[in-house]
Amino acid sequence: MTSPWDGVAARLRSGGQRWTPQRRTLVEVLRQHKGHVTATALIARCRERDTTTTPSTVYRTLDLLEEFGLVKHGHGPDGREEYHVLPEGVHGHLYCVACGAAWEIRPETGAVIVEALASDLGFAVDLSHVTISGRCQGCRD
Amino acid sequence: MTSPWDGVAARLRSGGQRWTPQRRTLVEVLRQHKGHVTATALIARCRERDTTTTPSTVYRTLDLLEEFGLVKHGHGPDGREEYHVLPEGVHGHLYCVACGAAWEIRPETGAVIVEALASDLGFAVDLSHVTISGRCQGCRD
DNA sequence: TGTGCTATTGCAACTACTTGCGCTAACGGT
DNA sequence: ACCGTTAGCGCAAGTAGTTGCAATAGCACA
Repeated sequence: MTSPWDGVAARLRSGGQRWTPQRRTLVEVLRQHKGHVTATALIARCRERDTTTTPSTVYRTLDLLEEFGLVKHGHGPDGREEYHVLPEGVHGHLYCVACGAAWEIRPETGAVIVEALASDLGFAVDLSHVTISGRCQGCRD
Repeated sequence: MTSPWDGVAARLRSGGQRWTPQRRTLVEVLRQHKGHVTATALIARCRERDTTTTPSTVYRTLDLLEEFGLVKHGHGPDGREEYHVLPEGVHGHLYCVACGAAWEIRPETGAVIVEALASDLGFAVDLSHVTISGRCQGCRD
């Protein structure tokens, strides 16, 4: 079974970077995640495996994995960091301020938004970076 | 000249709340602002007038003024708080990751986005809360 | 296997906010 | 003008994330 994570060690070394125990721990944690996780949660999961884990190292390694395209960070409705693991299709997020649920914006709808902003200001939007907030259908009274 | 800020003192008192020197300082600072300011900048401007200003008081007063609809907070591209003073027309924001410039989404374009998400998931979007990031026309190479 | 270069770690200090709490001081009533 | 109630203040401690730096430890090469 080859997963995108298998190539990380080789990819690091070929760029003069190093495959350290701390990075291995984080990758092992990320392996078992699909979807969204907060940075804080990742740090906690790392500490379960290695109690000496420090936040700065985790944040730095996440930045690196983001450059590799293996994770993508965004900001939740409260501005906190949220990581999207293995971002296959780029998609935006909706967060309901009433019930707290998170929804994914369907690709077709996302395309409408991207297109609207492109024709307005010529802006190339990175929809995956943001969480748009509002009220979901069930919470609109 | 009557401004929306003139009624704050009376509005507070009629709700059993108080018109304190600290609140007066913040309102005076906000009076001379149009558009966007970060919370940090507001705290700095308050401290110019009153060196004893503390962050917690400013943040709490801003929450209060937001309930009154006089300011509206959102999150910048890095997740930091940004305040929009006297939000007349609700509008979203675009931030260019390349040049750092901020743009307002035109009402018509905003309407397209709101509409797209409403018909997709029945979501009632609060566009003013977010800053969408991407690259502006000039930075798209 | 040993050695040196240097990427990376962990610490400590710092920014941006948030929260609980005891004391102060607004302000409505007299 | 005074007084009592209690909203709100400032402090101190805590959460989330960032950054500079000295010490450590990968790993490429001999």
